[in-house]
Amino acid sequence: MNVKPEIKPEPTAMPDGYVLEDQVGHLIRRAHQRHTALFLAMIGDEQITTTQYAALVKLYQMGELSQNHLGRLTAMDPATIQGVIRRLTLRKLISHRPDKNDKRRRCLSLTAAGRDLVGRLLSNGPKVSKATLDPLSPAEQQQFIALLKRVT
Amino acid sequence: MNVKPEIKPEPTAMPDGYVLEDQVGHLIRRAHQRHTALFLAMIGDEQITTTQYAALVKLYQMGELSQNHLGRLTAMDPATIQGVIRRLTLRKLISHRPDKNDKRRRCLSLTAAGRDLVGRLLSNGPKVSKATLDPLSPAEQQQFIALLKRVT
DNA sequence: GCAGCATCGTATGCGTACAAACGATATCGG
DNA sequence: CCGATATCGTTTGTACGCATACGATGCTGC
Repeated sequence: MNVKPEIKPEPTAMPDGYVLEDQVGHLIRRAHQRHTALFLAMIGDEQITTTQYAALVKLYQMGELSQNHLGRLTAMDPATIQGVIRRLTLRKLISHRPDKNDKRRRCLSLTAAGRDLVGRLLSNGPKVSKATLDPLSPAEQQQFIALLKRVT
Repeated sequence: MNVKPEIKPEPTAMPDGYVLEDQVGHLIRRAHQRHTALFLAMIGDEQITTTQYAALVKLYQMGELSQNHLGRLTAMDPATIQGVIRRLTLRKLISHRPDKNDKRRRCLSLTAAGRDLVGRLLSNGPKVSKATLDPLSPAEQQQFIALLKRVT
């Protein structure tokens, strides 16, 4: 251990009991960091990220979707889903064709490789959720999920 | 309203009851998005982000900190805190001097403008937390915070 | 001392996340 | 039919978030 003593403090008193670490936003951010790390370690593919996984699973479930529609289903705005789809298309996991009835739309679907990949990863999804919730008892896990849905 | 009917589904049955929207990671991500939007709308400065605010408040509280130490206190890795500090320094909210005892360290502190800004924004922090937790009852808010701390 | 390891801050690259502006297309109202 | 408006996907710019690698500096143990 090489930890040096940190610099002498010169604190300013905070109004009331404002503690940054107790603010809900900070806690949500850290929970998000922890979940992402668990996901990347456990999902079973070196490249797939949380958002990419969400897009793939939705396409697996729904078959064919326009790009922005998929974005709405996975909580990504058009600029964000565009990049996600571009990277998945580069990996040949997603293909697209023009929509017959609407020339603006890109009609997205999984390739055979994409379906195979989702099939392999799908069983790991619940494991990631389980690991994320592991510090809580089963009853607390239910509570936590229910509360999360309400603040979303 | 211009909503076109979406494309015909061609769903694949999911094993068990795997619903993406119920997974804890997806919910945390969406809660994070919502909190960030509330923060940017309510914090009272057009430029300041959640992480920048955290860094400023910590420096306000602690007086002087090395860059990596500040990163640990605000849950940012060295690469991330570096960019945050660079932007705050560009805005003249933070200044730095070399550490007397350790030539590797940058000794960070708020400028007068930085202290002024934190002083003005500090009362808005609790408002953002309040707005984020608004869908919950006071008892549920306590529960939610307590559960969040455990999964972090 | 001094060699090996740890920590400091930096830099690059990739991947979200979102605002803003854009051209193309679609729809609605009159 | 046509103009106003909305949606589709793209592009640009800014800001996290982290892996990785790097040179400089600090520390520890022999």
